[in-house]
Amino acid sequence: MREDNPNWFLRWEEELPSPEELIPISQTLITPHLALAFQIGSPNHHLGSKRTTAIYHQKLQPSATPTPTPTPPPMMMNSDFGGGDSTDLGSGSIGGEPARTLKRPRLVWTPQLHKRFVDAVGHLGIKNAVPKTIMQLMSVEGLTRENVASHLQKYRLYLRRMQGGNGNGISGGHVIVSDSATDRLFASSPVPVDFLSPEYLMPPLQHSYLGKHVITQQNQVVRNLRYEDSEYGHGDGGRKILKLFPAGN
DNA sequence: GTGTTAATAT
DNA sequence: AATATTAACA
Repeated sequence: MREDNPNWFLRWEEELPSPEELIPISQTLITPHLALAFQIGSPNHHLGSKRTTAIYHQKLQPSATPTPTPTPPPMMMNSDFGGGDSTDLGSGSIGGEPARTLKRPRLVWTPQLHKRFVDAVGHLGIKNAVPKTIMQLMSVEGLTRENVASHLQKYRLYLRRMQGGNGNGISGGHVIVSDSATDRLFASSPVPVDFLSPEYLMPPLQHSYLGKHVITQQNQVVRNLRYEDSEYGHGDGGRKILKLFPAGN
């Protein structure tokens, strides 16, 4: 969907926030160091007990699930999720003095932000979808490589959980019942096809574990660790499952 | 320095 | 529970 469209990044740009969307930061204007030097407390209070402050833009999040939303957001202008898509996380940089010393508040992965993430991943493909490049393509101010890496890690775990053993436990049915807020977040954006590749989802196991013995959590020795075709191996690429063969065999 | 994973911390 | 951070390794 992207290879043939040389203007994909134009559409990308269109997703950028309108000027009036780019705002509401409540952020410390001076670095902690400066604040200390001038004996200035928190801008809000000079109560140093807990950390007040530094709030990321935190808009109301429209529910991304079929769950009925009690308070439907009035603003929804395209087919995507309604509400705001700000690409500014509020870095706290004012007039060129970066707040790199400033500990950023923890990032909240809104469905919109996650969509950006997924889109970026989709555009980059498996090879290039690494934290740094993903972060760059997302072009979200204040987003760090660590933010992306952490999210990517969880996203991959989610995908693996989906492919293999049907994360839930309902082995009989093919119903993938993923719950938990995280799963719903991940489910809120379609997974780029590349990431469905068994090759990718599969841990390499290249550490010469293959064929050798390994100790399980129950301290049982197993060997001949290898992948096998799932009995459901079908046209979709033939899923593989990891099998452990007890040492006795 | 970068990426991945697992473990652990907040 | 969600995200960050760290350790170990490639």
